[in-house]
Amino acid sequence: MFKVSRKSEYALMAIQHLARLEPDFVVSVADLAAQEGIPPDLLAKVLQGLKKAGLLIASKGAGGGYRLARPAGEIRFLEVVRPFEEQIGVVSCHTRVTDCQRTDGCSLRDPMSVLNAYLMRQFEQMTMELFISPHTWLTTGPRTTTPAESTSLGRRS
Amino acid sequence: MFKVSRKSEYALMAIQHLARLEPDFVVSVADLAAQEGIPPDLLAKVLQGLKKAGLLIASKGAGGGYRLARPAGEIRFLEVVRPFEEQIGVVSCHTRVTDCQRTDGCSLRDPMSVLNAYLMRQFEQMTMELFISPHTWLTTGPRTTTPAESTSLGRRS
DNA sequence: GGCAAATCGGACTCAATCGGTCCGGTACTA
DNA sequence: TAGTACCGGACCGATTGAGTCCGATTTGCC
Repeated sequence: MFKVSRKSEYALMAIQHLARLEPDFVVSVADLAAQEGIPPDLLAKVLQGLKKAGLLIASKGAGGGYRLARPAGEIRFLEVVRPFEEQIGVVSCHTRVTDCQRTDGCSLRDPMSVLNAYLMRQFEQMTMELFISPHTWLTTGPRTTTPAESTSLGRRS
Repeated sequence: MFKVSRKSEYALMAIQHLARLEPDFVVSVADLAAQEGIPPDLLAKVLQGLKKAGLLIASKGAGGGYRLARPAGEIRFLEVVRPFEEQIGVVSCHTRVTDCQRTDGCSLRDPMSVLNAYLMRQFEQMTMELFISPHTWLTTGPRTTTPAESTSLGRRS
């Protein structure tokens, strides 16, 4: 349980990578894949999904690539992961009603929905700031700003 | 993400069912499977797993079956689920070190371990009482005792 | 204008996992 | 002693997931 798909992991890595660059830097799929050690074709699919979700902005053509649509502090963990997780819920009752064809209603639904709601509440507040400065999280709460480190590669758009 | 395996669902249903009986009632696999609408052979495997985990006590032979090893309030959610979830963790770094063969260490490990620890802390305190009286949970916290309802079938051992 | 760089998006394969079944063996009780 | 019920391994089919391939389209640059 809990495990996210590999695509979600790649998505988190990509957002983390882009967040560490200056805001208007653009990175191509090939570059990002090489630096993070991710299969390029697969990463391409992931970034497309993130773009559709409104988290990334793509520039096509030569010199193009991806950049963050907004700062990491305004991107929620669930937003990054949701495009690649078909069902976000503890038990099959919630996501696929057809699975639970018990006449009187599944006896797990009520307690599980309580649990689900509790977990979601936790995740709602969690932004990608955790992935930039993990050690200060939980104690200080979500930080408002991050000093952008311009270490990795990238081109200014 | 979050989703537990079908076996885990069956395990939760079984514990829930047994918890609603009086403590010394014994229910056979066939009876429990029929009442909960679970494939008997599969439920048999699940109950074996729960017994190995020390949550159930089995009596073999005629008139035998399963009963809880201790009251529901002393059974944690993670105990019920763990035998059927090979990996309990958000990202593959934690459970299978071999998966993450990045030289400099996966950049997700640190933030994810923070997240993992946080989630585990929440689950540690959660007992199966939630599945007996879900609505009072979270507001009142884990209850200490439950009035056992002797509605379902079962034999006194 | 033409070429190269780069995103787009569908189709496809391969392997692993999961849900479920089957069956022989063993222990216990009436 | 016979029937009941747990024990446990082998097996199978469907689904899902990771990853690949390839063509189409858009855009920047010489």
